[in-house]
Amino acid sequence: MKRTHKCSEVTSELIGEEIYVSGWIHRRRDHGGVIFFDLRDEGGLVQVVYNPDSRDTFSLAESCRNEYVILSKGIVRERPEGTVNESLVTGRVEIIASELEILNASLPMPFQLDEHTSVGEETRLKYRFLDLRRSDMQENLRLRSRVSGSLRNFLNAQEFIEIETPLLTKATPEGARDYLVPSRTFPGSFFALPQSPQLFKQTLMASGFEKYYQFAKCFRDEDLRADRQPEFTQLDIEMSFVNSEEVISLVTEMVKKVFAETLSVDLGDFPRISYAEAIEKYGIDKPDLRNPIELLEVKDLFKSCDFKVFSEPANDPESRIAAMKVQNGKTLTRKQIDDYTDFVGNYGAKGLAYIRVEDPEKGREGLNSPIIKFIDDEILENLLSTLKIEEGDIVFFGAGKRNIVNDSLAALRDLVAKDLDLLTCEWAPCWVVDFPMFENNKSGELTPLHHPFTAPICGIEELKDSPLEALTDAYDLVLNGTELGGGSVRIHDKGMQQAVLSLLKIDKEEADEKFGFLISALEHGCPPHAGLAIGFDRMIMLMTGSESIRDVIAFPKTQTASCLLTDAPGEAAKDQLEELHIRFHGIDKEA
RNA sequence: GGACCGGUAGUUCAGUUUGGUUAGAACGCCGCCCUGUCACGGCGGAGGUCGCGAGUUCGAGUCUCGUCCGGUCCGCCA
Repeated sequence: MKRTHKCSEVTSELIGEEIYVSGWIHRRRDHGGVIFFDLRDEGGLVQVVYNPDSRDTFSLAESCRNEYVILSKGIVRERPEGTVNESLVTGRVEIIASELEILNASLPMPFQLDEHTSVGEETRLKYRFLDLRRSDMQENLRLRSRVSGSLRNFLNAQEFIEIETPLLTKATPEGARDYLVPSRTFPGSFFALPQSPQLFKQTLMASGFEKYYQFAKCFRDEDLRADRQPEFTQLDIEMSFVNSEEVISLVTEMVKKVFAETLSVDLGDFPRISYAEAIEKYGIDKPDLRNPIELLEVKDLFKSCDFKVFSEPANDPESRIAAMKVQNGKTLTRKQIDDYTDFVGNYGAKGLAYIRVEDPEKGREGLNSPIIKFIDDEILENLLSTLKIEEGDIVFFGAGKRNIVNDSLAALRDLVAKDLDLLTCEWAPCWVVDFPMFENNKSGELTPLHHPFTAPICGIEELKDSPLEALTDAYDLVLNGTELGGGSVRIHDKGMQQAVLSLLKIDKEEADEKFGFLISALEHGCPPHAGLAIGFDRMIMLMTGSESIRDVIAFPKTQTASCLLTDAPGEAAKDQLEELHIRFHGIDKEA
């Protein structure tokens, strides 16, 4: 091509030179006797000027429209006095065009590409190729690439090697629903797309690759959210002969370095907090530490209270009563508090008790609350001194089943901080550690909190005796209330692995069928190993300040997991289905 | 599986509460004018299956029911 310079390279050093530039007509300003184009390529904008002096070129310029792709020749010159545009890198110069070639015309845009117009999700996704021309999306995907490059550089420098693992693989008994791919050669059998490369990366440790990483595509057929797509990318890492400390310190260094390199952000220290402490103080295992609000357990104060809403949970071992003090919460209106009550209702809370502190000196008289009339003086006094209330505070209470109180107050904590603009800093990373090995699910069965290959801290006998007490060598990296990644020391001992599987009621036969290769690897000299996976899309969301994961993925799916650009998923041809031995039942499909 | 918000011109929205003449605005688009603009400006114009389908009514963008699409959340996501 004839292009000699990128638009952004056209600066004062080129004054007097004749150059070729190519790009899209970002905006045109036709003054009748003079025409300006803002010409855009991937680096930026430059102004090209068309005068009637060169007749043919000028009339061609008159016919151009926005988003035409052109090539123009011209001489760079300093802009006349008073016409400099300081907001452009190239704003001190302009190109006086002598030639113009239309490389490709364009239909009018279905929506405007400038940053001043908002566009609906449906239109953006249908014309994704145009949406991606917009500067926000350009910047997001460019940052994404810089970040993955920086991560690769870091890991390569530490002598990690990148290994790809299969996408056509086998369903495993883990959490999410699988995406299945029918096998042509084995009628009635299916591949599953991986939910993560977990089993493969452990197997690679048994193979003697001591430091592995991969940008791995993962697939989970579950309902979507603003931060969840059915296919997403993990930075998957695994190491042999390391303990959790070594993984944590390596990943801390890596994440700090990436933020410094790509955003010039110093993330500071990564404090550690135990799972138990996180739940107690924040109601959640991924607390946003930018938020100064904490929960306080006040269950013990209400054991002998007459107020049933509090006394019942106070005497139930599976319940908690948490107080959430919000300094200067007095600015919250009655309407907002009502909205908060509805809001916690989403999480199963039956109500939201509160106390507004008008004047702490006046005791009961200085409080405004629908509940204190049910609380006698002694308990109230204890409560107030425990909470260390001050004038203007508002205290919310959650009382009931532990999960409901935790879920609802954790969500309320975020919402209140947002409404009152309470966040104390821009970035707050932390490691959450000491996770329990198991929890009881709704049917009262043991399920792993992390996954069944996570090593417990205790021995086999202890684990069997009191599985719910057992802690693991697992760690989650949390940034601003988002779980960025998580990992653990893995079980490398066959006996322990069998003990865990038997507690999970997975018998030998099932284990062999589902992941016999991993068990076999453990039996053939598998080194101790540990690792972690980072949710790469979420990391980019945080780094770009995006509200939706769709804004950091080039071609994302809608909430119903369809693609508006390609119209996927689509129907399969009859002969394809026949080859795959698939027939439909119960849905109306033309065969 | 459930709750909520939205769907009106190419785009973003108003109009729906209280049914009533020809459904508006901005930007974009088209035409004309304009030699220093930079989200240029001026004048004029075109552009609508009010998501779709039933129903109520003399009459539906507006009310009712169903349905589809987009979004946020709960469940789900080890």
